[in-house]
Amino acid sequence: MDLSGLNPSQREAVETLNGPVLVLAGAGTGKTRVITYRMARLIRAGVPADRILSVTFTNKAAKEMLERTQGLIGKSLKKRPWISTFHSLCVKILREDITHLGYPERFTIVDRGDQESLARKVLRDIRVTEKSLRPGDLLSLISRWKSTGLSPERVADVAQDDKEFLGSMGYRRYQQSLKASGSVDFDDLLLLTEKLFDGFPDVLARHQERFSHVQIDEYQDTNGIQFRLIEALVRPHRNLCVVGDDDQSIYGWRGAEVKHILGFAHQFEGAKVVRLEENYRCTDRIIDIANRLVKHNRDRHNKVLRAHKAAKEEVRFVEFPDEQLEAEKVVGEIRFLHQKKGHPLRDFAILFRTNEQPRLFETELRRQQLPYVLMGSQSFYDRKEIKDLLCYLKVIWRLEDEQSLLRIINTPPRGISTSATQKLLDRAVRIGEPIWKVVDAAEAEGDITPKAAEAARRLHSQFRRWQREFDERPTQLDRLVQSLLEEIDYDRELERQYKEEEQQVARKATLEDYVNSIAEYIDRTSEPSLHDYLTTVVLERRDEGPDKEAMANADAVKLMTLHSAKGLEFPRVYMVGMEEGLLPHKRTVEGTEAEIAEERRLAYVGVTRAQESLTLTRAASRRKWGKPRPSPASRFLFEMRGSDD
DNA sequence: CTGATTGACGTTTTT
DNA sequence: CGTCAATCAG
Repeated sequence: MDLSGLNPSQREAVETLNGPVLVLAGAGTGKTRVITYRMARLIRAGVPADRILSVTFTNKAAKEMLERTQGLIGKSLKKRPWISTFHSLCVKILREDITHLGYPERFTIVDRGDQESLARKVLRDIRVTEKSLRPGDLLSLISRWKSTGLSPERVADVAQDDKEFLGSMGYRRYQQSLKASGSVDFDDLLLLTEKLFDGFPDVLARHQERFSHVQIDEYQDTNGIQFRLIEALVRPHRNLCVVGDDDQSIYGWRGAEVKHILGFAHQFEGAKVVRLEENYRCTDRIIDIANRLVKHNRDRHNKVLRAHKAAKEEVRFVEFPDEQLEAEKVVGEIRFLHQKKGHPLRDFAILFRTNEQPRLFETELRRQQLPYVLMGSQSFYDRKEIKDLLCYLKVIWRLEDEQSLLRIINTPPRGISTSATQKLLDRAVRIGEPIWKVVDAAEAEGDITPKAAEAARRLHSQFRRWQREFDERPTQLDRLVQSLLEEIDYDRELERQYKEEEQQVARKATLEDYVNSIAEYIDRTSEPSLHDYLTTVVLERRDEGPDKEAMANADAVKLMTLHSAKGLEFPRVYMVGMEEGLLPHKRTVEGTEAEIAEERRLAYVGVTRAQESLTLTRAASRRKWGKPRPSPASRFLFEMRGSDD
């Protein structure tokens, strides 16, 4: 195997195959290369591919890594290495044994939207007004507790203030209703896997045997549970290689703890530590300001990136009177560079802190007729018709999934009114049976009309038939969905809902795209199934609506948050909105030093995305709720520029 | 039961 | 300035 393309440090990381290894890899130092070469090396050394596990941060990264590794090996592999995110890995583990924990074999994963409405309902149930605790706050509390492994029962003792106390009651109720409906949220995937490992040693042993070598990318972003899961998995052999950069830890708010990467050598005694400090991505000017910026953080591994590329352009700091002009001029410059200087559009990225910022840029890009992709927005799966269809699929997967059933029980209208639905639901909850089972009794006791009862029974038998069909022909998912749509005559429903012809056409086109995306899913999946599909849709970054994936590969300006830019690189980067209150964000300015440090790392991540050209812009005044307000320059700008502070 | 209008209210990041 | 939920009129 040819390792001549690697520098000595990279080679050392690749060739230390056994025992714990910590690779401290700065931005742009080739850490993904190290992991892929390492996997190829392991396979060449005779380790069966399917005993290698590599954990990535996103599913997209996993996909890329698999392709690259296969490229290195040259020939196609009979067995594939396991490359996936923590969450997808846990789904696979749970799928085999979740029944041990009292969950149904056919569990469903709730997505963000479901989670929010559940949180809202929980708060209503325990009579907490949104003023004292917002649904979003409840969810982030729950997520934080779950990521430290705290169960609802123990949380009340730990609550530190009123909000947390209310939150602890909410948590208990939230968890009860999730479990009662046989659903798990993102954090449960990890939490339940840990429970499984703790409570069932034989299950753990099975998985320990399954993997002989484990690698983790973006190690700085692992949280407590993830750390414990991995620690348990590698306990017998300790063949663990983690790769990360403490300066790029930007998920502290989600429970990620830098201490795992800072303390790795301590946790895993005898660990080999390799530093990668040769940066091949950015010009020296860019590395300069990145180093200067991050020096302001304490509590970090001391590394200094060395650039290998001389700059042709200076880093630019530009100020505009307001955010409108910021968008106009940035887009104008991109258009100029593209049309007059021949820079392809795919070279450009506009990075920002919040999801509200891109709006103006989108308008401007459209006005100046430049193709663009807004990454990370999940608008495609948020469309009503797609959601409806997904709910059909979820009910087909598990007939008892009432949350999903409620959404579509009368869409299209089939004579089951909201009041009848309510009656059925009440009864079902009261006696603890699925809705389907209480229809006859409800009819007999006059709760619902015979017509509604008949409709419900008909729907039930339809669902049972669909379930059979989907179970029997998993490889024809797309065609089954297509015929499902025809059977329920969803087209007519669209015509009913939307009066304008234009709307109807657009919505129908969306559905068509959607069916096509299922076909694509089948093509790229070795063992397609309804369950696998549903988890994929929920877990994968869904920015790749069918049209978007094409756009992303095509020539288009990319717009994304700093968070979603992690791990990517672009020749020409614009970091916009470099203002106090935006970056660092207002909420952290009022917070602790540690939170500011995380914002600084976020800025660092942004800066180090740029390969050739970096432009940092800010608006002197920014509109907030209609009124313009002065917006002071971000402190990070001074830190980057100032020779010393 | 649908559709339109009003009014309160809000600021982060995502697997 | 937008969004979204609650409210009201048809």
